Amino acid sequence: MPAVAPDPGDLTARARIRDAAMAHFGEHGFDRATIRGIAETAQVSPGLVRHHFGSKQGLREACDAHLVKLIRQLADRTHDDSRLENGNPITAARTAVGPYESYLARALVEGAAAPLFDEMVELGARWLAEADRERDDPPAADVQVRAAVSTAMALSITVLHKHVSRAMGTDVFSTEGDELLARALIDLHSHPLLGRDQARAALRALDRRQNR
Amino acid sequence: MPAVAPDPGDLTARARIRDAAMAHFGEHGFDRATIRGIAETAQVSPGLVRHHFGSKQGLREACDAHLVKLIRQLADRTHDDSRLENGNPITAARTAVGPYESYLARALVEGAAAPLFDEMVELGARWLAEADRERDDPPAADVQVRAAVSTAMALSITVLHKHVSRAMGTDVFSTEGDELLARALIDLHSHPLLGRDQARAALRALDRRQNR
DNA sequence: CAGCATGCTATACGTGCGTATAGTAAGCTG
DNA sequence: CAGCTTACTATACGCACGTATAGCATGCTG
Repeated sequence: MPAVAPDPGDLTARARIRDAAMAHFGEHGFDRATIRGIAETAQVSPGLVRHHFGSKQGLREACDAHLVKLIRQLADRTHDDSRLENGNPITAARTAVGPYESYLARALVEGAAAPLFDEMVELGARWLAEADRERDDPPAADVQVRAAVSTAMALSITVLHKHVSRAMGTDVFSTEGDELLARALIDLHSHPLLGRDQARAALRALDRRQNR
Repeated sequence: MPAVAPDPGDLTARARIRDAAMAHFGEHGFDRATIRGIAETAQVSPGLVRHHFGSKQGLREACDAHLVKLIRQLADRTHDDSRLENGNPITAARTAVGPYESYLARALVEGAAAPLFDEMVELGARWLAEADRERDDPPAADVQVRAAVSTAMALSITVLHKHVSRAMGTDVFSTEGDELLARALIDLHSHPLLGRDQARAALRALDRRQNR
């Protein structure tokens, strides 16, 4: 069962090509992926790819657009769904992107998929703004900045999943790996690397550096 | 002044080619970068590149090896240097990799540079193990796993710097951006997203899911 | 039925790029 | 000086791939 219900008529050759492209781009990167290879996976002729998408670049843009659509749907759904036990909307998104994870990682790294990242930052900012209302001290940085940073950090597991898996000894995308990852994240997120006093000291050090 | 003193004879054509390659690979990625372009930047003939490095792949490996050497030097230095005010060895490494940052990002994402990542994880693991001795509760995950995850998270800023910069509104690699980033990191690292009780609840939820 | 758009294939073109080869000049060793 | 290695260039080969074109069914519309 796909993570998101396919559009009506989404089993057309056009859709097959798009899906094959997302798999190939994700696995090999945009440059190494070939139209011929994509066409073969989609079981169509290479010419048809061009017929539908105009060019390789056009194909990539269609993939991006499709992923953005998915993320939007996901965001809306998660927003309504207030009983998220994951606590964190970003990890929720991570798990839900599912089969397109490798494409997402590639797209982000290759500089494309900017609207997608921005969308996620926006989501994170709203969430942080809510959390800020519970705080007793003023945040040391703008919500937008903190959202950007933590979005990147959240995506890092996906983007570097290959390395993380190797270092962990388990594939992060397997159920077992997910388990380990969840525990590690909970631990890291509940044990600040910096104590309040250390943080204050660090901020003072920054101020000194700035006024110099 | 370079971040690390160049080896004697590091101004040879061979070294120039390597540096040019790191710049090109970093900027365009391995596939888009061309031997001809690299040779032009290094002001040598394309043939010389092959003469020295055998193949494009060999050139990449030489770049990786060079970066690993840099990181090792850096790690040793930081280890001796106990008066690190950054508090965190990873952020220290990040700033010090300096001009090779974009190459590092590309290499990691393209799946190469595995020993490099592992090296950083090892570094982080040692650091975390020290920090663990100060803790009163048992960590929820193995040191290795937590090290892998936090290394990835630390690298995410570098890897996704383009997106982070755009979302922040300032180039992360500029002095101003670095300032903002530092504040955001201090804030995020000193304010756990999860409280102790929330963390315990989340762990219990995980246990339940596992025993099902 | 004519006309035409749509979905699709087969084939061919052009080219940018990695690689291979041959050759030159300079320095070192006996 | 002969012989060899090292550093380097110029030129050419071959191929993989994006792109372009032409052609063929199918099905809709007037």
